[in-house]
Amino acid sequence: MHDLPALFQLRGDARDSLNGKRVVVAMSGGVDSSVVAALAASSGAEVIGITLQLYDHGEATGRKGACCAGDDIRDARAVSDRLGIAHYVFDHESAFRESVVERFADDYLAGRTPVPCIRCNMGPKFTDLLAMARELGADCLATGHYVRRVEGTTASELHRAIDPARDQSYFLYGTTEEQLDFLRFPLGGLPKPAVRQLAETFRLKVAAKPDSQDICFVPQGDYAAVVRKLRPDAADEGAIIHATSGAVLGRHKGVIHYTVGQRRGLEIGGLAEPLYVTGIDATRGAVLVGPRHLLAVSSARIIETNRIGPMPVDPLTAPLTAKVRSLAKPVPITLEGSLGDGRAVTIRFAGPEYGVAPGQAAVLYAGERVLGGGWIDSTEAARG
RNA sequence: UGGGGCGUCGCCAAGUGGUAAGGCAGCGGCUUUUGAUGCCGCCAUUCGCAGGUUCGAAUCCUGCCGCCCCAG
Repeated sequence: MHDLPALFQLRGDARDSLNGKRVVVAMSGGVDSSVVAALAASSGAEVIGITLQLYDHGEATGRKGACCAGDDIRDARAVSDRLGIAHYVFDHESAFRESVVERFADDYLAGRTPVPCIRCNMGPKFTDLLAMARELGADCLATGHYVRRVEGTTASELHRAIDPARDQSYFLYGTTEEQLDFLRFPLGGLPKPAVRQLAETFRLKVAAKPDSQDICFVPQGDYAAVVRKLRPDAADEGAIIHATSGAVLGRHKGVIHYTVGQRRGLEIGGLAEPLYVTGIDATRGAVLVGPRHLLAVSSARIIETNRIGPMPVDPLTAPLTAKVRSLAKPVPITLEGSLGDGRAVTIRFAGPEYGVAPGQAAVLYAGERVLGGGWIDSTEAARG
């Protein structure tokens, strides 16, 4: 078995247990957070599971791979019962709608491509749920995120997960230092198969539950339907315009259906090379398109930045990299400006970067360590 | 109704006697804790229509239909 006090970065009354400690676990109803709860329960700590009910029961019932509604809440409850830990469900629907879903819709209407999972981590999970945990007198809030918290010499640091295929640091760049002090990520050092194995060992009913994917509050992956429902008067169709010639190439079904870098769904044929969305002009209701080379971007302005821990003292020994999509290798960059405290900065890519969409996050790294990041506000096309 | 040209998958387009390339679009799948990208697979028994020649035609011949250009 693992060194549980080390996994939770806590010390209990006894050397090898967490006796006397109180751990709140954010339980989504999935495998990962269930395993965290089981680990916590076996550590000797007093464990309290909390599940946030984030969206409507009825709509989400029966949906696979979702979290935080219906069946998932029941799963979290069942796991808690099995482990013999307390479990609370909080109705967080209205707050979730305001802080995540409404902004999601507004972003799409403005021609941006939002990342609701990041908003959800920043708000409901690491602000609201974390506050609840403090009120409950917990020593920490543990989650099932695949990311590592490292206690550095001067402050807590956030590092990428050991399992690169599972790393979720992209979605957690907005974590504040204060939040990070209180948070624990016991799975960050484990490969996913090991977590599944633990779920089997603990005999959890969710051991074989599919991984969540897509956006949790979007049924059938039809995010546009969600936006349309929230903003019925928007989502008008408009022109598809060639980015350089200005020629009208076709009609689109509404700006909300497109994102920069997207290829499919334009329904424009007869060309030698594929067309990609190169920009979205929400004001004119136009989708701009062009061949792939027009996607090349040399820099991006990112706003509302957060910084976690100190910047590397020597950028030469710790070159900066950035991810502008969750699935992407970090690419070398140079930073212009001072990251953090909500300031805007510019990141300049060492080589052309493709498919950089406003509204997505840019997350900065120094090696395995997460330095922070911000929202992509605009980009500068690469020359040539 | 003089002359010339053209009509092959939704679009672009190879193929001029030997049994329908390719690209774009579309569809399906894989991948994926956001949206994309990417990758894999599928996608014309049929070549405007009707006859004819031939062992065999999208490819040759005839007629018809349609479109384009020039000339009027």
